[in-house]
Amino acid sequence: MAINTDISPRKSPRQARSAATVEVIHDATLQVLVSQGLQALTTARVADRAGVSVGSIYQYYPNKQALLIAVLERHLETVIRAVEQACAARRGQPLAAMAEAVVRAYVDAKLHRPDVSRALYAMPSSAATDTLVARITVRGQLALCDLLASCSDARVLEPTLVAAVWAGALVGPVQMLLTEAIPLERSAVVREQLTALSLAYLRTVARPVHA
Amino acid sequence: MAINTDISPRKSPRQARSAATVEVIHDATLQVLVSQGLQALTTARVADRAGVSVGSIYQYYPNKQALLIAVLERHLETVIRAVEQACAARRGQPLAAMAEAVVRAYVDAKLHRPDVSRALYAMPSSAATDTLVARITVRGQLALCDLLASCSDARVLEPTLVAAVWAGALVGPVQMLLTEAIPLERSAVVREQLTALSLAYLRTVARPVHA
Amino acid sequence: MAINTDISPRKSPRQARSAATVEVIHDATLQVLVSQGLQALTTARVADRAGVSVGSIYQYYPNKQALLIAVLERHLETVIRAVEQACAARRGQPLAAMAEAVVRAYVDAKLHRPDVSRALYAMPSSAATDTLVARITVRGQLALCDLLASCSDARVLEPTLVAAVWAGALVGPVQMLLTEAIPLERSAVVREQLTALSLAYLRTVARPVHA
Amino acid sequence: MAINTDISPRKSPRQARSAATVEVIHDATLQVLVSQGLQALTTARVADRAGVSVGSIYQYYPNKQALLIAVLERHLETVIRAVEQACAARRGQPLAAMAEAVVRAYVDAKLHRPDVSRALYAMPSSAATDTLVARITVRGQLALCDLLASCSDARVLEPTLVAAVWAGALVGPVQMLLTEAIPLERSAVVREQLTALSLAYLRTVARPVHA
DNA sequence: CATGAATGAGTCTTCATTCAT
DNA sequence: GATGAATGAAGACTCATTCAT
Repeated sequence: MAINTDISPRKSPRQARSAATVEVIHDATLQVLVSQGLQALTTARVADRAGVSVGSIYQYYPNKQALLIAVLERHLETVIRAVEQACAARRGQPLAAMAEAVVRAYVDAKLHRPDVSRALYAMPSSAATDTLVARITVRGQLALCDLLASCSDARVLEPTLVAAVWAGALVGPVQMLLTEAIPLERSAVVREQLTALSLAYLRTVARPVHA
Repeated sequence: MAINTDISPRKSPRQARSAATVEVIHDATLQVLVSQGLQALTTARVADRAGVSVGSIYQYYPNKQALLIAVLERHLETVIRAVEQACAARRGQPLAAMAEAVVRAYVDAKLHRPDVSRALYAMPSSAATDTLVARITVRGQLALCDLLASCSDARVLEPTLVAAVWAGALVGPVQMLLTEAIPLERSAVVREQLTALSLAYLRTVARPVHA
Repeated sequence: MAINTDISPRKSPRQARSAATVEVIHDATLQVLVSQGLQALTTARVADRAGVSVGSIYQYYPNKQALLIAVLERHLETVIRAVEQACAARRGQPLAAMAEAVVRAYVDAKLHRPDVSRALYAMPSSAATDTLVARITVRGQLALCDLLASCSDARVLEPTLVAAVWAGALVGPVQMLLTEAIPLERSAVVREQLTALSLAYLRTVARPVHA
Repeated sequence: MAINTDISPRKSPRQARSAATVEVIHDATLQVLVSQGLQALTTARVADRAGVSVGSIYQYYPNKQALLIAVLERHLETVIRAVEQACAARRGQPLAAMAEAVVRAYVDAKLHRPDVSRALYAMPSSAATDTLVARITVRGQLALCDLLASCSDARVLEPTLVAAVWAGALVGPVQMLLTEAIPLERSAVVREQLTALSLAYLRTVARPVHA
């Protein structure tokens, strides 16, 4: 069996109508995913929810997988952007400010639409999703790494490794909030804990620098 | 078609032959999952790999989902047991010993068969998997919580919350190792980092106690 | 889009029931093709006519194309066998006997079930059909070539070429009978004409040999 | 859905622009057919190749089938015209001249664009194509029949039958050239063989007439 | 007239599950 | 208990055709 693994969008919308259709399909996909789960996510159901025909989906996405990827990508993109912006904003500042800003940016971005974040975690991994996630992960690690390197009051040894571990340490607890392993209402407290955890960790692996 | 949502094993193997067959099916499932991925995991393929007929699978599992769950459960069970044992072994000891032991137990258990751990992450979430994962997560948090409460040199405030955050902070980086977001060869270093991170965090959220 | 072009049969029937099913599917395919034409030949219709489920078709053929090919192949096989046998039977005989026998064998085989022959002509060519037809054509040409080489009363110069042209000269008129460009009732007369044509042609391209 | 079986062109192009568009569509159809095969022949692809929109195709053809038929018809028309002209040119001449001219006209016309001829053979038969082919076949047979009747040095008994068989005898070998069952480079030799075959056959079924 | 986005019926194909042998 | 042939519901995807712009 040969499966179409091409993921690139099939056409770029030229008419205004097209852009609207793409948007509508995208949203419908997310809605079905959130409200009915992955196994209920059929092209028919998406089309139905979007109020378009199945054919329209294939006008813009070469296959169902590509649609899924697009939705996942957009989500990850907003999250990573939030983190990147936070990093950019705190360059050259002390460790404490960095920890606080990064944690806030990441947690808030992930919890902004918890249902969506949760639904997307359910997406089964595949070559395509793995690639995408890998790309975003790298961006995150790079942003953190750069940030750490610019720190005003500490010098982090092995910034690449530390950035990766730090990133991982944020991901896990947020996942727990999303799965309600920790009640969502405790988000604020968890955020504080993560800030504390981040700062404690970073201080441990950094040498203080006196200006 | 009404979907069978029963998950409980259809029969407990009473005879040696039965037990062996269950085992064979279980292993075959894991092998197919690891070598060909989730979407190739069909009952026919499992039966084939196991050297039994499809019918035999249904002799022991009410449906495919139950088989999947069983495989996931066994994996999670070995991991949680390792953690629980580590916790039991360190009751009443100082924070540093606890951090080191828990990190070692968890990381080693997860990385013992990285291919298996990785493959199981790919399993799409569903009501059944969510329940299972939730159950294991609770056990993990309880174990950590109890452990912290028994600490000889520190008193952790809000042990439930801390246990949860701590657990999360371990999960994330290990996931990164499994997806090679951090190269697997760096496991040892990551383990050290996680020990450092754990200890730093716990010290931050604990009040020292002098015996 | 990647299309499955594997054509080899999916499984060899092991149980008696299987063999019967294969046969039933084969016949049904032919019936649908004959009675409703190529564009009505859907897997659903074949299964329906065969009295089995769609799934059963895929138990024995990897895809619809393979089924078509199998049907075509069996037909061509019976025709080519008839010709090969006629050739074998006339080895070493005079030109006239050869011409008569080959024409009779071919025409009779093709006209035995005119509806079937006609239906199969409608099959659109594809890589797979082309290969098949090429194989059969070669066998026909070889058989004729060998036959001519064994002739007792004449020596054919360029037997390969002559065999090919001769074969072609038989194919065309028979096709006309099948499409009713020549009324089917005139088969007998056409056969005589083809015998005359064959003999006249062969005599023209052969040098008489006196024993 | 009721299928539109109307085949007649939707409008006769009155303006130069229209005629040009029809032409462009016609050519594009042929090109797609030749280069990508029948199953790739979609209206979208034709429109794309033609540099027009799908809608434009429907401006000039009621449906896809009609387009196909038109293309086939034009091809067959050029072939039959060549044959008819050859026949007209040889009226009243001797058998040998007739055989030579007809063979030359037919073979050359068919082999003029072998890729096109080949591609059109792949077209699956349907009521519409059958009718078309039948009409052309009749014209061919009539032309040959008339030709034979005018022969100066022989009287063909049963000219209708003979014309049909003769026509068929030419069709087959040319098909073999097109499918490469006989290498295309051998066209010239095959043409000679066909001339010989034709003459031999016609002499066999004719009575000599002395002027 | 031209465009091309939208349509949706129609196809193939898969695969969990059953049950006669 | 074991087998594996049979089932058929379900889903992805195509593409001729229409029609609003």
